[in-house]
Amino acid sequence: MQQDYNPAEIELEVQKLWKDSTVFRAVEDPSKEKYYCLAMFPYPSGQLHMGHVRNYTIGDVIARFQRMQGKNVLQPMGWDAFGLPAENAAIKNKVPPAAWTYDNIDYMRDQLQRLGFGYDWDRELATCTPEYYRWEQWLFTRLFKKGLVYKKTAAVNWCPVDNTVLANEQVIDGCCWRCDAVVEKREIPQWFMKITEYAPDLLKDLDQLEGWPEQVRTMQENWIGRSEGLDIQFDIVASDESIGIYTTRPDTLMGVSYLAVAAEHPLALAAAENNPTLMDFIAECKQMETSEEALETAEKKGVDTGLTAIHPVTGDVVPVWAANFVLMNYGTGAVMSVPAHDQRDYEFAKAYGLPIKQVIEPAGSEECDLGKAAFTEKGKLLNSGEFDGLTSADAFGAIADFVEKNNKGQRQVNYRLRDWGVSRQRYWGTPIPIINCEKCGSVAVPEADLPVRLPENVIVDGSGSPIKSMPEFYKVACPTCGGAAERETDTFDTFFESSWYYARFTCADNNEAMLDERADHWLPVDQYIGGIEHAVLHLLYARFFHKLMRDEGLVSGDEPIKNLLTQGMVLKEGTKMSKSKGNTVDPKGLIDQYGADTARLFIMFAAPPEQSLEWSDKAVEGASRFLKRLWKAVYEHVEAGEVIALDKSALSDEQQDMRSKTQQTLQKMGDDIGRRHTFNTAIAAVMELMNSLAKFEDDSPQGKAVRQEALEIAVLTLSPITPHICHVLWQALGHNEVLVSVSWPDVDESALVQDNIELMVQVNGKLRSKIKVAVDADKASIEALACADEAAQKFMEGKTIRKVIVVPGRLVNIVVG
RNA sequence: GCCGGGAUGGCGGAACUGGUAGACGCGCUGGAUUCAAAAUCCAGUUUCUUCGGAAGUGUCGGUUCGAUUCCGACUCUCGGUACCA
Repeated sequence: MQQDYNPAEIELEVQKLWKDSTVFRAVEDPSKEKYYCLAMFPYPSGQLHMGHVRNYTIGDVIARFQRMQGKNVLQPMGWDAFGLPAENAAIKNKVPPAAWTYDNIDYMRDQLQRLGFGYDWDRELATCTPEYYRWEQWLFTRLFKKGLVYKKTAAVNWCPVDNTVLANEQVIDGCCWRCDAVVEKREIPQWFMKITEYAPDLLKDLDQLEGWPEQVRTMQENWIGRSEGLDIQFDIVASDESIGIYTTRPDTLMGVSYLAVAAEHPLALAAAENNPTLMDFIAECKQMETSEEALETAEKKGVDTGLTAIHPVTGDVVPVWAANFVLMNYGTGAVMSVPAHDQRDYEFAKAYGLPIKQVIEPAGSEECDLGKAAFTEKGKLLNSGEFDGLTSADAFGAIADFVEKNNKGQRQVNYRLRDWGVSRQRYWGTPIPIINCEKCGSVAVPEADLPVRLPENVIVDGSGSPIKSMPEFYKVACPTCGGAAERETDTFDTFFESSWYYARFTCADNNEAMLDERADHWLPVDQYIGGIEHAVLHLLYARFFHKLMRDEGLVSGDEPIKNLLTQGMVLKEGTKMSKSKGNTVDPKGLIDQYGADTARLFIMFAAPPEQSLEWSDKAVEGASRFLKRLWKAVYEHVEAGEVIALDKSALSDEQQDMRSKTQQTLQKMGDDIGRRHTFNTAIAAVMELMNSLAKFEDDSPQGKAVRQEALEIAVLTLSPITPHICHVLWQALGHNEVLVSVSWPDVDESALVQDNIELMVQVNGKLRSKIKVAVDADKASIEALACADEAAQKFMEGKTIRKVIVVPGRLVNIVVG
């Protein structure tokens, strides 16, 4: 064994051994319990960042730990390779997105290998290859025929100067990020997936996801947003038209003082023809951003359309306003407004002098002052004619019955979730496999013609997608009538690719089918690890895709992911590491200087996985120092010569204590890594063990045997985290087999039993003393011992004992007064 | 705005089920070693203190024998908000 720890040398050697022996190749084996461990695949942006290092280290630790538990582990890796940054890089560097992406993948693959992650590289995939995306094109055409996809117009951000569609991210304060022109909303035809049809399923099956963090399930539940309410029709005065609205508060129906419609609502557009003020307002609304955040935080504005509507119950006439806070794409594009009982309506009514009519009064002692704010609680009805006196709950039914009987509306379950718009007007994505024919309409590309390949040798200059000006791409014959037709030139949202890659990893080499029987062997994913930022969108789309694939007979099972771990961000100086802030730390420098094991150890030690992690150069040195100490401890032990077998019956008290510490550590490591995923406390436990061992200066034959055991446990339990150094140390400790094939050791329970334990003694809840008692002492004797304790008695002088609380194994609290 | 998190020494964090607040690491202080330094090793390290103790987990209030942990109100901060991934 070498005297000094030389990470660069041993890590490359051990990595070569793993590669040559193909230990991480996953082969289906029905005789072993399977374990599918998946970390969210990266976007190949150029180089790994610390967030990746953290994500993939967590995954690798769990995978290696499960392997030691005897599981047949699948841990794959691939590339989420389509996306916007490739186009931006293409414009900047004049390199085609494909070339840029493949170069990045090559570089980043090397980085991952240098970190020693145990991936099955045979299953590697990149979503930008036709071998991958052809299958989502294929699935899309099946869903098209099933009626689960459809086309409708929807708004996009349009930069009138660059003549291009902008992502929300590229709109800064309502202006284009590159040319600063004011961005407009533009309505264009786009493809949608009917995710709302699966909303009840997506909601219900959240109950199955016991291995998911509660917060993620709650966020998804709120995002889906099931509500029960009433669809109601308001007829327009002097017209055949009517406005449909949806409300979850029918009890407030008598308090409606106006209706609000979206600026792009057909009735508003028609009314604007001879109303210049309304026309100006509609034009102004065109310059709003499309994001919900911008919409909700913008000042609420509106204009009277001049139209009026008839209240379906009272027959009263109410005005119709056009308002900037009503979304045309959401629901019916119209809402009823009850200023007395909705805060947003209240503020709008105050600003525009609209009436505020109270129809609900508090049923209890809640505060209600309509001079200050709306009363939004439920209560009792008033000013509501025949419904007066009903509770909000009873009024819901009564008013629903009334409206239904009079054919003015019906009960309705609604979801906040909207259908998924999958069209993108970008180049670097999966071509949507549809052909538009003047005669036949939208026609799916026949299966035999798939994949629709994306031309890769192109120039991207920021003036829109190059395939939109490539006749050789879009000019085709209609598959149905054979006439001249045009291919769809939009591409899929990149969430499309990431929604099913977890399944494709199980059979990435199948060129005949999207998935095969191996999908059912490996799925569901036993552990998925990724950033909390994906809590709703990516994870909801993946769940949706799984149900789509299930209903196509491609997978069985309702849910794709059994256990989810959401990791926090990596920060420096309290903020997210980013290029623009110039506070990034390149993993390359870290590995070159300290090695992969130190990088892995630091990042797992600095914080528990769910929390954000503060970067610290000094703490990295600390991690490196610990590994040097570990190396030295093994070196000195090995140099001290032969070790005899441990004889448990012949140990001194100190030797027993050391053994006890070793076994406690083993137990804690298994629990911390396997169940709690608190790798930071696991590492702290090994550090404690090593600190104890440093103080254990017993060179007798049995002392050396005890030390041998402690070092073996330290090396084995640390090996999922720092696998390279542990591999070498394990062999130095006299073992011939390779560490990756060694099982997790069993705890020797007999070493954990204690005769005496220490109890805290409190007086009135404050710690005053400690007593030693037998582990099986009864309550009465513990009470007596505590009350007789000298230090405790000082605080009891002149007072009477009111109560004594004994918490077994923990403390005694004497309450005096 | 809305939905979901977070806040504990000088710093990262620990305290798992309401029961010893500050494990482990970093930093700092003192010592050993060294011609000297680096590295390494040992000891100490929440604050205040009349050395008896007292205070202390973002703020204010509550429940309890006992609250970092449970409840209510708030402040700041982070993630998401449907075209960043």
